Amino acid sequence: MELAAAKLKFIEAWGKLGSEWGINRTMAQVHALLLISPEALTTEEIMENLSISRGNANMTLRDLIGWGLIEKQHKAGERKEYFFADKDVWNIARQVAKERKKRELEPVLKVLNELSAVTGDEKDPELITFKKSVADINKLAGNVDKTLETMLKAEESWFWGSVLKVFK
Amino acid sequence: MELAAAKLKFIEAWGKLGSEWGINRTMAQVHALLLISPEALTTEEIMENLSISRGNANMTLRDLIGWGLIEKQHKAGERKEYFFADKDVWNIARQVAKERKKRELEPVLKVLNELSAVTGDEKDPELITFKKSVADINKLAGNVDKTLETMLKAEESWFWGSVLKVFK
DNA sequence: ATAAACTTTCAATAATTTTTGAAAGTTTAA
DNA sequence: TTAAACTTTCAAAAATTATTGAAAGTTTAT
Repeated sequence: MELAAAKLKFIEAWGKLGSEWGINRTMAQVHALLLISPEALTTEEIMENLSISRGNANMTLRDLIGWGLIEKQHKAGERKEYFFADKDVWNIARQVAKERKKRELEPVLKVLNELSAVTGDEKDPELITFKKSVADINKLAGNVDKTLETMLKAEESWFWGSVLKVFK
Repeated sequence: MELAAAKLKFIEAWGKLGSEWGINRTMAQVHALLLISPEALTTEEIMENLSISRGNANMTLRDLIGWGLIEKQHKAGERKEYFFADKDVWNIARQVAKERKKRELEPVLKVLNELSAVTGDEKDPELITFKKSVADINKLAGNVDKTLETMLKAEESWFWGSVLKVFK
């Protein structure tokens, strides 16, 4: 396969994966484009490459910066802003884990804790089932949270080394 | 907090979490409702409880069965079908991991492998960057895949026991 | 100060996803 | 059979989400 075709395929696959995981398809595609680009790109170049509008490009780039996945770069003597992606895949994974933990896992843990305090007739099967489900989910979410916490601090090789030992 | 209010809050939170992770909100809500219900429920009851239409309820229930998260139950001497959710949270996590691995991770791994075979001028920075990114993602995805594989086979306590040892 | 180069905003529009509900389909009992 | 009870389908409508593009805003050089 030729590079040009491979790039298109990669961008498409990354976009699809993103949309399946609740990430805007265009955002994932812009990220993909920057990931495989050796040089930082301008808004203009990104617009052309992906056939998207200026407004869309601008908002998407802003979001990606908010996720900590890309950065702006200024070139000496140039007015234009250039964008480039962190190419370290472990950093990317950590960054995504960190943001989703903060944006989604933590709010859910908060709600679950509130729900643990539900009151009522302790003999009511409805209440018993409810409390059991909430407690079980809470426990699982807590373990996920701790594991992510470890991952955030860890070096890639150490993390996978440790986790994959589970096979022995 | 009263049980009735807590239920609503739980259903809402579960629905929101689902939608953030690419799962239809209604589907997550139906799942939440069944999770906290000690008894199996009929389509009718689910429709009323969540104020959704018959068609929506039917499709959503079918999807949940497809995900292996709920099952039909037949009660002796009754025409109606009842639905109930597996209450074991570890089973739920495994089931979701299994389906998403199959539906999303595996297709991506397949594409990444195809993309590894890209050809071109080995001195071209574009090609070098592309190959590096694809290889790195491939490696990470492979590790995730192996870890999920282990999780699918594992007992909850053993799995978390092993993974959380990483802290010591 | 001016204007060119560039970035951001946001109301309108388009695309996508979800939901509805009535009609068609199926199963069971008599 | 027939009809009642129940389930499924799917085209149309509604709701949600993403995108456009032109106007407004900002920065820099002169």
